[in-house]
Amino acid sequence: MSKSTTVSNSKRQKRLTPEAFAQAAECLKVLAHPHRLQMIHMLLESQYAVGELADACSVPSNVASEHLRLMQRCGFLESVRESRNVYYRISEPHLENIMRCIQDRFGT
Amino acid sequence: MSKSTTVSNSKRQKRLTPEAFAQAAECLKVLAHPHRLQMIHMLLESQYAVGELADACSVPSNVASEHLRLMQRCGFLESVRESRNVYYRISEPHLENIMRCIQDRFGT
DNA sequence: TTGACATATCGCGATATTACGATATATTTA
DNA sequence: TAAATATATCGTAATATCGCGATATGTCAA
Repeated sequence: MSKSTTVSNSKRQKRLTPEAFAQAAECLKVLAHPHRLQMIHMLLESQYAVGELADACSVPSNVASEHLRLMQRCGFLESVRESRNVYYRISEPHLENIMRCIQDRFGT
Repeated sequence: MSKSTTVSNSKRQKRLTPEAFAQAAECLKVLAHPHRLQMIHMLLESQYAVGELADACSVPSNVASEHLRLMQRCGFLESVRESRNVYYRISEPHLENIMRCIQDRFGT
């Protein structure tokens, strides 16, 4: 029944070094912004262009672009240009789990 | 088989409002610090006094105290004084899940 | 090529965060 | 009471973050 070799890493106990805490803190700092959270939440459902994310968050497109660049630089997102638009999507699989935790705590 | 009324909230789909994103961002901001992460990680195993947490993180006790106060103010921790020492412990159950996500991503 | 549209980048001022030293408070012991 | 220990608080300076306006880049259509 228990196929130990196919059990995901999430089931195994993992140590956290001081460097790991520092890396985690960096990533959490990127996550810790209302509009960036909203963008990630949207992007977990589908890909979106900068303008669409900007409108959804009610911020100018240059501000949205800066948020997206930040999230791309830390490996959360990737982007593809399609004619005039640039579409962003999730590239860090763990974001789904973290967002689930956030929904459990703050969702209504 | 499926006892729908006993299924925990974590299984149900939850909406996130702009206010929820703002609250979540505030909490993540508190989480987004290497020493605070390490303290929470320790406190998920046992309670500790300020000095113990300070030593573990290699910071002076007043700095540790400030971190702990911040985490207490946002509801993550609670404290009890025991003679000279003040012991802190986790008061926000969701921290365990979030820390598990962090361990999955950054643990070795 | 020119203009319109979408996105990206830069500089800057405002605000927030952080760690530190000094000091204050609380508790126990001499 | 006085000293020692543990924790908390305050002011401050260094640094980081944030949103904005201006400008640049890239793409398409007239």
